[in-house]
Amino acid sequence: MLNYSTSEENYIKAIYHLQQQDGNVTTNELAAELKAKPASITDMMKKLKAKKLLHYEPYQGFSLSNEGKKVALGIIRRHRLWEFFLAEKLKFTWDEVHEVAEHLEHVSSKKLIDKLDEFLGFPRVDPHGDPIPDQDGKIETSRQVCLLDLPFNKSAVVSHVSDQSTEILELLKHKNIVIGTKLEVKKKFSFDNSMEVKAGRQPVFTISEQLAKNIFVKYGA
Amino acid sequence: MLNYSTSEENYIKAIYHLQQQDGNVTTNELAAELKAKPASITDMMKKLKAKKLLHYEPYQGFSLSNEGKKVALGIIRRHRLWEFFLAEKLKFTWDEVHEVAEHLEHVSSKKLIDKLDEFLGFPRVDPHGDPIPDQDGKIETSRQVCLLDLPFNKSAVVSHVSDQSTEILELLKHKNIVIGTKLEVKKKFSFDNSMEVKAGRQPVFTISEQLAKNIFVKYGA
DNA sequence: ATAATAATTTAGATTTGTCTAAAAATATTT
DNA sequence: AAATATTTTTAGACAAATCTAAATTATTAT
Ligand SMILES: [Mn+2]
Ligand SMILES: [Mn+2]
Ligand SMILES: [Mn+2]
Ligand SMILES: [Mn+2]
Repeated sequence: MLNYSTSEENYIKAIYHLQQQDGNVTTNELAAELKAKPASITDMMKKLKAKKLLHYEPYQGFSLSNEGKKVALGIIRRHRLWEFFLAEKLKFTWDEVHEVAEHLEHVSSKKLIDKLDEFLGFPRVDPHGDPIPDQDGKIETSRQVCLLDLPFNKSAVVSHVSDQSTEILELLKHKNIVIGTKLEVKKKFSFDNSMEVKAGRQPVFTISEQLAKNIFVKYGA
Repeated sequence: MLNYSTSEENYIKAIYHLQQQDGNVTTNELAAELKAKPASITDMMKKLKAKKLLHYEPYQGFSLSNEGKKVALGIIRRHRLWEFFLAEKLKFTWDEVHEVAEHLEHVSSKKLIDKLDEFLGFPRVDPHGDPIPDQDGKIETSRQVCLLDLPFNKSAVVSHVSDQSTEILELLKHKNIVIGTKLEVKKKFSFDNSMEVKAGRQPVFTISEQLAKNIFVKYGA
């Protein structure tokens, strides 16, 4: 596996995430994601196409090739392992890990990452509940569902939070919700889509639509 | 404290190390150290001078300003803490740590490094016995002496090895010498400057001039 | 089917970091 | 003190990554 520049890696990773939704990614989408100008995106797409990391025809959008996906999963592996390290070992809070991991992910020594993985005890998910790819780039596609869609009285475990801001962390902390918290939906109100939720033996409490939208859960655990 | 590019940091660190010997550093010296062409050095010296990180007059060589030294010590702190982490926590061997630390040192989050320091238990020296600067850039200037100059029957502790190659590590491993090993010089031979040394309760063994040149020791411990 | 609008690409410029080759300054040798 | 050799700097080029402004292509609305 060749080595890619920090810039190339950031582009590849961003495309990977965007194409999880739509399949095909557009110039403007990627420009927005990377806070770059569309012209810069086109330039880089030509380079990545030449390196066979993606499929791209002018005006047609683009998507990663198999090789490109493999590269992306390598970067994501490094990113999430470092996030886990920062949270678990260095006691970073949840909202602090991402920015630092954004830099650490580009140190691409395979030995470093595999030994780090071992040192951490081969964690399966990062502090946001996102699965960590293994050495071969295999990644758990966990069957998770948005809290908004969880049926009443079905016990489920918080597995992922989409938003990674300090603000959502503050709110989740206040409500005692972390990755792994067991929840049941007790009531939903169609007026504002708010819901009442029970977690462990805490008294029932209310969650707004905006918050529920960002919480994902897994059944049975 | 501003942020500097990876390139700038590598230059600053190299100057710091070179000026430990001579005080003043020349263009060719630095070019050799960094495996770059002299013209590239001159270019960068102009930039670093403009940023007030060094004293430089054309044809006169250069040396770090106080600000430059502070920056250098920050880089060295990061480098050596990562080396310690790699050796201690990830079980890297001695000769493997340097290359990876060469990249990790450029991730310059103060919080990351201070928390790493704490996590590691505030180590004082890296795996090569080099002192690790503290948060304020304070660094232990250990009174160490080359094994070549250690008087007979004076007990001393190995505190530093200059060479960091796999080859010297192999030899030191064979002779059971690590940082912290207690030694006494028993005999020296002027023919080849080899010496006989006693370490702990091992039988006396021989060390070549080339090896002794790279071993530094501290008295009394 | 045009016309207007939006998205994308191209052309050309800029910054950073590097290089080669030539010129200039300094140091060494005769 | 000249001549020679070495060191250092300058001039000009190049690749990577970005940008702005203009041109082109595609989409949407009339
Ligand atoms: Mn990144
Ligand atoms: Mn994450
Ligand atoms: Mn480095
Ligand atoms: Mn070291």
